[in-house]
Amino acid sequence: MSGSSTLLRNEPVQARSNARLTSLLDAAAAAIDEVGYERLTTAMVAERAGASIGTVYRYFPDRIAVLQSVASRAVDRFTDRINDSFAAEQYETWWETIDSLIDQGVDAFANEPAFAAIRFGDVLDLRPREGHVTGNSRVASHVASILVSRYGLAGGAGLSYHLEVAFTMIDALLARAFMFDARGDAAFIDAARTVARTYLESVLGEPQAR
Amino acid sequence: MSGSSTLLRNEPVQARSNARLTSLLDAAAAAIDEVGYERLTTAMVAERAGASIGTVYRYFPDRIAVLQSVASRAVDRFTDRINDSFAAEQYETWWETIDSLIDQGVDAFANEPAFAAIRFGDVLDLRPREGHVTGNSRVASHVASILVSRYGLAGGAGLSYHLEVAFTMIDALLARAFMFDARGDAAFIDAARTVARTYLESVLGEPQAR
DNA sequence: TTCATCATGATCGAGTTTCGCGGAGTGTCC
DNA sequence: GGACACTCCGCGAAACTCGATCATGATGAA
Repeated sequence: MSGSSTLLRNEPVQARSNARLTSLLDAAAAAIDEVGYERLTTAMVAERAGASIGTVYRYFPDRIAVLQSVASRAVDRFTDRINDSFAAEQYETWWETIDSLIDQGVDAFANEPAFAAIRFGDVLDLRPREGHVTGNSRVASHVASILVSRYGLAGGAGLSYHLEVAFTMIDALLARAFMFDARGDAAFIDAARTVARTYLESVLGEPQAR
Repeated sequence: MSGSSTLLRNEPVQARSNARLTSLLDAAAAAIDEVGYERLTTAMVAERAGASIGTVYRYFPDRIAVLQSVASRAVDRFTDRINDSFAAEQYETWWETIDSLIDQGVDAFANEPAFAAIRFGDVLDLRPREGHVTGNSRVASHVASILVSRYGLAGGAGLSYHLEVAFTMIDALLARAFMFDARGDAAFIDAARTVARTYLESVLGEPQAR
């Protein structure tokens, strides 16, 4: 888990504490899927996790932090899955990499609890927004470093920016695809794919096998 | 005002009632700009509007409905502004039309109270989502009918769909542009423009003067 | 035309319920 | 024993209700 800044009140020390934390986050995610994150209450989280309310507040400073933590965990899981998929597959071009990323995104929208609702947390209106960092940008810079090391693309702020533009579009389009259809509207998913490819080719050039 | 389904509890009948409604919505929008829509309370809305809490609940069934109504009014205002701009200007091609739309969007993000926070309401996670209609799709079908009548484009579901794809991307990119910068990050605004043009040209063909 | 009447829309705000939040105290593990 | 994990219970604030009250404009008799 990365974003441990002020989201969590106490760092878990003992082993069972980690289990508690994940069970709280799982409970929160399940509840969000049912009632929406607007109507999520701390009591729901406690009840579903088989804990008392005080326990929730032991881990999270407030209700918003629960939401942020669910989002932050989604980012971590996503980057982990990216790493796993790179360990398993040998993608020839950067496009195949991005394409598989979209597959992962579709899978997350379809199967990961609460992902369709809060995604990487960029839909939450937090003020002040700390550090000018979005969930999308966290994923973008992670992917940027991979593309640089594997396909010899020119890195730097430009690449991260282009990837954030692409991910912002993909994210919005996939969210729309899953808005009314739990399996995902194929037309919007395809649109995300073609739009992302067209945009990235225009700024990165044709995909080349390395 | 269009979306009067179940957002409002009672249709305003007397003249002063309409004034009340707009003053409540104005108050809500101003409060949202200050504290964010998550922290908006019904008491804030009442106080700012110079009304009592009971009056708020006379017009809105609950706190969420206030948010939805602000979003719904934003859609109405946007389509009204589109109509006004068509009455005033003679755009040669459909692209000039879309381009001016993006200008209107930028202006709304920059100047319309609460717009940057809730936009057309698609960021709100409401369940159940009624009627499979998004704020973006409402705008899209409105613009579709205009494009058909003025530039002889083939209409139907296809055009509305393509426009919704485009508006979804534009909306997401503009939201990102205004996330940390009240005046709008120029790079993301430009990205919205080029991406929208590229996508729409690929599905509608080159812009032609009519 | 005038004006008292009155049904109903509009408003108020005290009261109720629910929820966010947290501290005091108890159990559990090393 | 000391640090940590957890429960119990209550305070304060926010969401929401409801009956009393005020305002409006249509009606009709003089």
